[in-house]
Amino acid sequence: MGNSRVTLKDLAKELNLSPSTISRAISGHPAISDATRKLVQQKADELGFTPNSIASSFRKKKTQSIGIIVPKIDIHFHSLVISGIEEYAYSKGYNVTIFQSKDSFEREKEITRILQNRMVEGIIICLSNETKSYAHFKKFTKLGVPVIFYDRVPTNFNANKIVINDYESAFKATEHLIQQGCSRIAHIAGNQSTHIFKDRLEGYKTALKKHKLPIDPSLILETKNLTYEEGAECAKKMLALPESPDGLFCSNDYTAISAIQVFQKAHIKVPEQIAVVGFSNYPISRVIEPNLTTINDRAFQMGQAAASLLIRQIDDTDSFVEFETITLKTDLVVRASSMRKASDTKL
Amino acid sequence: MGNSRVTLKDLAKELNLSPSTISRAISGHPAISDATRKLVQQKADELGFTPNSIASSFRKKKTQSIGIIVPKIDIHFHSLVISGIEEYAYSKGYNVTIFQSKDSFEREKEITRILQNRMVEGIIICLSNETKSYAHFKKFTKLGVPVIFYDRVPTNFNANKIVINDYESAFKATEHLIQQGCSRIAHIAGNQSTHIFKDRLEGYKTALKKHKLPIDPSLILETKNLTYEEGAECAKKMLALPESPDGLFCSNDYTAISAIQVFQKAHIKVPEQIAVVGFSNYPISRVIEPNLTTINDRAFQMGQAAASLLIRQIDDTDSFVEFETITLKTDLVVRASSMRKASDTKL
DNA sequence: TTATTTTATGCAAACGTTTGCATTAATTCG
DNA sequence: CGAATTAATGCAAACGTTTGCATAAAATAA
Repeated sequence: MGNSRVTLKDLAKELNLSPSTISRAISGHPAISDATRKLVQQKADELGFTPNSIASSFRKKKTQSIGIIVPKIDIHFHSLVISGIEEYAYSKGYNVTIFQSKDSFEREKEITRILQNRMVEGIIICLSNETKSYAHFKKFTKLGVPVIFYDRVPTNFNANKIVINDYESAFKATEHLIQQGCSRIAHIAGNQSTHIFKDRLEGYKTALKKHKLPIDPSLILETKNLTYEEGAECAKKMLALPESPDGLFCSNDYTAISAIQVFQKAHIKVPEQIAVVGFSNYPISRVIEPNLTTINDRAFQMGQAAASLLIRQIDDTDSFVEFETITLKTDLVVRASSMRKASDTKL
Repeated sequence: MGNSRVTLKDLAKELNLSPSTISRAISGHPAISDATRKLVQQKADELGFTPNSIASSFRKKKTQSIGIIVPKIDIHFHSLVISGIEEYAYSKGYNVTIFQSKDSFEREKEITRILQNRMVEGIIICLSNETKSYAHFKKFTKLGVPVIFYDRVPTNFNANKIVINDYESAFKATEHLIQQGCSRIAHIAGNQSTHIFKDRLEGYKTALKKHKLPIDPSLILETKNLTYEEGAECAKKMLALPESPDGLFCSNDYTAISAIQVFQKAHIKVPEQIAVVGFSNYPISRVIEPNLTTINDRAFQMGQAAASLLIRQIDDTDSFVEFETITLKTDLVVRASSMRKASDTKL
């Protein structure tokens, strides 16, 4: 039955060689002759030898594994990021261990303890929305284990970060609406205690200012979690205003879509009477009718960038760079939901 | 700067105790007096000792980690399953390492090699769609490492499997359409080389037979990948038939939704002129108008079930059970896209 | 008080690799 | 041909825990 695995020593005994020679032969050390290398390789295949990475990790103090902490895996944005991380990490020989903080600060702390014990060589994390203190990451800095934050990143705390320019993206989205002829533009905002949503609101305001449009507080609706349901509520509130908006920029696609549906049920035409732009470019934005104009936030690339930066930092042990922040380009993907003029390109 | 971590030995020296005592104190061995236990605990906190899991894994030959292989992480179904796995595994003290096969057989094989080297204690996998041979899993059986297949599971190969009853679910969906008064029911089928889609087709046929409805081959449209685009094509083909169908059961939600949109553009009313049922209960099914009736395939629960079965098998080393197959219940979630009669419940 | 049991701790080996250094054999050079 | 160099392999220690067994000290029983 379940015989225990074949080890270097077994191979060594079998071939009358020392374990060191076997080790070197397997890992391609130059000092080993081609003859023995082949011999070892052959015997290894024959006996089904497979190197014990745990023993190797233990000895070398290199686990070749990185840890990821996300609030929830089944949020599409995060699954895309994870996918990007896995792809890049795999190509570099790193494994990826995943944890969900479920937006709990306590759990996030507990996970960092586990990751430290597991000796991951680096960490990529999107903070839980409860997290206000970052002390639980200090130990990694001390140990020389790089930590990369993405999306929800710490403020007032020096760290490696991968972000998009939320401000700029929101500005682009809002300006696009202005160029489409909208002059009363509303905004469905995310929780203002999260800086990314704050930035988006700022970008929206700046675009209005630049084009000399008034900033009307009644057109700015803050939500708690940008849910589909909250989107509908906000849309209804807008319709109840003395004067309805003719443009809407939403901080995510869910609220944008539910708003569109509310408008349509009220027989208000999108984009003719109100043009709508979302944020994130979720697959659903290509399904809703009219297709949703939105910001492509490049989640997959964000994952790749995070992994690439992380592994670079793992390898460059003695670089002078302490922290790095990478800002990714975003695109405005123009679709039917905002197309009031024929001039724009459709994607 | 980055001092190396504090070890058991360091603690031992500091307290003039032997490493074994420290080890036992930390792990709560009963033979250690409360006094020393407290002493050790205190010193451990003081020096910031944290146990080296790698060393422990190495010594105990227990890594407390399981491997997951999915075709692609960012497919919503898989991210839900992974979420379920992580949640359960975390509660039991297991870590989860993720790999994407990207539907490549070669990559899947390579990953199994890595997992063997990493000494994971169990594996949960959804097969790549290229996989026809299962020889690369035999080694795990030999080593006593349990493997659980879900969703796309091997045929003609004894193994642990978590599945839903595709046949039964399709039967339910089709019968529901019949009960709604449909008599010409079409089916958009998945790739018939995959058994789950074959089963769904069979369930559809059986429902028709049971209700003495003819099986019309022109109403059965096979697709390659059940994409949104293929769904639209199929819908157009249906409309081109001499007599249009009045019901449609699709093997996933994407094709169902794109079909609905094609119908609506052709001014055919859903559900009045054609009732539509999908499969999977993707979030989008609650967004499309009318909301889509669909099969809830319980992806999250599938992940939990897989993790639970896996860990049970890891713990029960000498059980008499060789393999287990768990079939999960599915629900028909009735929504507007199939409601021609008022009698049904709406969710 | 002595023998016996219980309680608490220590000893030392082991887990499978890796690696600096030493050694031997083979080759090249003067 | 002997000395110096190069090439190929071996020795042995180390990585940080865990654990069976031994031991010492304390508590109990006789």
